[in-house]
Amino acid sequence: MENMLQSGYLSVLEAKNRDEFLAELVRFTKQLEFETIAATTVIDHFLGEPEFISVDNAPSAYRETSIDRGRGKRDPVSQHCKIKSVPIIWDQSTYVNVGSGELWEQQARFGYRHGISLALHMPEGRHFWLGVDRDQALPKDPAELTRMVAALQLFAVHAQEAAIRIMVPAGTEPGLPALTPRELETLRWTMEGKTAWEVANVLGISERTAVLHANNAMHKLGCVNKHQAVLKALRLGLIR
Amino acid sequence: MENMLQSGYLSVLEAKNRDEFLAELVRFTKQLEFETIAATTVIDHFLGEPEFISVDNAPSAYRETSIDRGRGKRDPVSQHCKIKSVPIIWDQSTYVNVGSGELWEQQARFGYRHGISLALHMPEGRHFWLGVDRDQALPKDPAELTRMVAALQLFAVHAQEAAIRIMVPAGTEPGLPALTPRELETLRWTMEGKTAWEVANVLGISERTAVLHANNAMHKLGCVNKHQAVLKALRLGLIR
DNA sequence: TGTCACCCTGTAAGAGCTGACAGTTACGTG
DNA sequence: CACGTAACTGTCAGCTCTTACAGGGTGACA
Repeated sequence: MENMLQSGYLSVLEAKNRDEFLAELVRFTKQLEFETIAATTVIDHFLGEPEFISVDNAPSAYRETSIDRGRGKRDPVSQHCKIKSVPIIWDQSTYVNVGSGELWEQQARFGYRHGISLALHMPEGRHFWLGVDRDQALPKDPAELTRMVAALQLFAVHAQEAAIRIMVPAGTEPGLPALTPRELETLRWTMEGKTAWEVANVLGISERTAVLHANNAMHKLGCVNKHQAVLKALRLGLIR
Repeated sequence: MENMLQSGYLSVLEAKNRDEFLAELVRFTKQLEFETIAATTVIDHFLGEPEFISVDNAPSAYRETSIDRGRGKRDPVSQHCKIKSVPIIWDQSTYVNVGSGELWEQQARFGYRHGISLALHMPEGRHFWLGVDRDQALPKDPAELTRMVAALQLFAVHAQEAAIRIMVPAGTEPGLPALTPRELETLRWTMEGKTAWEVANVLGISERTAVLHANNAMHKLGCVNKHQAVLKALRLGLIR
């Protein structure tokens, strides 16, 4: 019953590597009558710079323009996607209204004149960011435009599942230490502000043992105290 | 430019209270030719029971049936929504295939025979869960069905924004406390694993004062120790 | 001028944490 | 069976944190 959607939505889930994924993105883009697409997975490491993993069919000359990180702060579309979950439909006026007309001029040279962008916000500070762009104006008819945006939104949730699987896994943290279930449990309760004595009660063990687990976790993670260990475990996705 | 979608998607954003929100949900449901809708915001308190905030137009007799929490573990649609971001299109076969046919029988008596459900997973362990249901079978034509699902998905991201604003604020986040620059600085260094004595050295103040700032931050954030305060400040975006 | 917010400092007691020493029990693998 | 790993328990010393006491200095604002 679940496999009755139009192809494209489901086939992107099957993509096995970056190339297949890109091919699916491009196929969908063309089907929706857009020219370019960009899918970016953003992993926030809390400490240090967030990590951007991008897949797109943008002309390489354009990619160099947009690589400029300072741009993000002045780009109204980026700003929208950072904090909102609803899609944004943009054109020249979107940029001009916030006094960033020159940014639009820059990208318009590459045919980026009209587009739809949206972001999916995931647990652990990850975002998935999807945008399609084209030279030609978007449909004037609200019903038609809505169908277009809805199609993109639905595609996004499917593409996101694939992106997480294909783009994120291996690359993120090479040798993440293996914590035992008990150590993780101890960290989780410590995160809630419990003392070793309280953790011991909750887990039904002696205080000494709770301390032991906390210490082991601490050392495995290379931290100077158990609270820093909690932060690092969170950052590594070992607990949540 | 952003206000060109069909009505319904944007008007739900304007809902000012629970009743207006429900009215918008119902209006959309009828428009999509469904009978009932349920929108649930789930707030995971990590340890302890998650909090369910629900808005729906279900018959009250059905609501009592579905209140049974043990049900969730056996309901394949709930299970899907817990871990997946893509929508699920369900009917009798979805339940029968996992040996939960009797659950379907229960709800079918109320006209819950066919439906589409999906979940949006948000930061901080919150979910937004939206499902529409009806007696009549869904369209056989993949294109038509896809448009239906896409419309629901697009509506969900809009409804979610409204739900977060209307349903959540009162109880959960009581207007984030204002920390002074010194308090924030102290938390930032504490996050790095520094002791109060070390923080004092870095900031060029006495250890006593560093302790003071940590304590003030702690109390403002309603935490039992400074390390929990660091976590909460991170979660609230006060530090990073 | 008084009030408020923020920043700064001290002492002291008791709870909590870390490190190091020294063990037991249970389980799966080679 | 020996071995490694995980979970478990105990005590002791020394450091760190939390709380409670009691204060002084600055600048903004009414």
